[in-house]
Amino acid sequence: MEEPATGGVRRARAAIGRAVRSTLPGRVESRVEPRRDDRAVPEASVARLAVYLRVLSQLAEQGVVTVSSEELAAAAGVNSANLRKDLSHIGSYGTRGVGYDVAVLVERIEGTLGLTRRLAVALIGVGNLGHALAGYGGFTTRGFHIAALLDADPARIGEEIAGLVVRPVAELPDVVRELDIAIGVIATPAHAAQEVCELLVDCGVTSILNFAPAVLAVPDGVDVRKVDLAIELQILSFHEQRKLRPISGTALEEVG
Amino acid sequence: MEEPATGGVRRARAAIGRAVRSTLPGRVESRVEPRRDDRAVPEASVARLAVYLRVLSQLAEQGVVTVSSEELAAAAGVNSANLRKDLSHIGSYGTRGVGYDVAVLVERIEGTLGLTRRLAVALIGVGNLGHALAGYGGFTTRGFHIAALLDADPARIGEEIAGLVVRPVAELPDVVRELDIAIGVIATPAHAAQEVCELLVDCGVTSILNFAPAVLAVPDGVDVRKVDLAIELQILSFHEQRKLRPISGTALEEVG
DNA sequence: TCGGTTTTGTGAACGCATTCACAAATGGCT
DNA sequence: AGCCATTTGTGAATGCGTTCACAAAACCGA
Repeated sequence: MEEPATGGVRRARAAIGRAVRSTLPGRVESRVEPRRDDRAVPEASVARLAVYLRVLSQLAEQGVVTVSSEELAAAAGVNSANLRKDLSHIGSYGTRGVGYDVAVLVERIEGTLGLTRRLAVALIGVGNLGHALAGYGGFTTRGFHIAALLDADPARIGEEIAGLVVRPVAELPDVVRELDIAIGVIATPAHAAQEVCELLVDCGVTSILNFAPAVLAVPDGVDVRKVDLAIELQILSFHEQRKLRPISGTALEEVG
Repeated sequence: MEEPATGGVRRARAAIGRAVRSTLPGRVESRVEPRRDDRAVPEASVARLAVYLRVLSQLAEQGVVTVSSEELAAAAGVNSANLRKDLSHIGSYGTRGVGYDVAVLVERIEGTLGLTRRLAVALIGVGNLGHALAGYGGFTTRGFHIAALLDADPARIGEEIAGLVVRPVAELPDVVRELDIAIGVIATPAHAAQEVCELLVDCGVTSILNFAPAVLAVPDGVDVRKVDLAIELQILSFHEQRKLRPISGTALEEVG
């Protein structure tokens, strides 16, 4: 049922932390007891939390103090029950009959996403896209700052973009160490992506955002997220194609 | 406003079909083709098909004629059973004991994704990011071509980018009609996104790729996919935070 | 204090997606 | 031809995520 209202959050002190989680097929004999790791926030929820955070920030700016799950869900484009469940994962407390305190929710979500400290980002590849990313405002907001730009092209070294000087990719190890880089953004051509990725991993970077149209192979423990423009378009194309012909088995409209 | 739209693809769940109670999508072996509604390819599969296509194209260039599900899956970074199931959705035929013919597979996937014709894309917002997208090679490859650039800023009108002249966003209706725009790409600031989106929809564009950090509300029947850089970073941040502290409570100073 | 109204938090149902596991098909070899 | 090695295609099992539905709070007004 409900959790005991007395006291604050008191989740089971879920046992030990990160044991080696091998996602390899055919778990030979790992007795990695799946202890209901109840602290885990589902991946899908994490993505939405970021959306809620954005909406909440806007509400806060507008001076809104309280918001119901229904309102927030509508603004975020999700089902309200889904939103409540998402929030329940981070142990958030709303007030029944009232809603959620905007400020409290912002703080909680920021805490969950680790946005209280500012992570340093290194951007590798300042070509067409990388150049834009370096100056993209949305990047520097809340919790991140681009700390370094690198490129393999000698012609680009030394160029200044958004207040940063482009350094040779060979200096990546130094850059990561000196600037405490936590996230690597790959905006190189596809053929260079895997190599750069390995370089990042060797330097100890375990979070990578990949804009190159290539599948990256990484060891366990490294998180890669990819943004693939061509694929997004192709998915839209698929649906577009579907709209043209109503397929419905029967009723064949002779569409000129 | 009213009907919120989520990120990802928001598909009109047309209430057309009668309650298809087919609990068993069991393969009907009759050649009579009942209600072939099961032609639907799962959304998740569509995204992967695009990835397979890229890998297959590379293989084809290398002169590879045949590939097994195991090899292709490894190159695409997925489970081989998953890949085979994906392919089974598009009715692909491999050869048992041998594998798949690369050329045939490329053709089939392109057909499924509707990449045989070239869809015209209109890009609205040629600021930092839009500018880069206009010149981004990955965009124009295979099946798409940016046919028009538009912006609301008078200062940008007339500027030439990648061989195209920037036109005022007010001309969108004409542009869509004249150039037969199928996909709209929104690369405006967040505050303008919803307005531009509605303009696109009014013009009859039903496929939208949104780069603005805003939740778009669209009517049923319109597909929206979003690419949100800040959210990608925040997801990585979440996992990064996870790596640092072993699980346990959300906040160290938690209440009592 | 009490009943009415609102809204949260969550068990349970549901549906989609992934993975397993194996029969069926195919080609090669003797 | 017959057997063996290989690989597909897919039912079944499993897992994950979303949605439903409702009891449990919390506030309010009389």
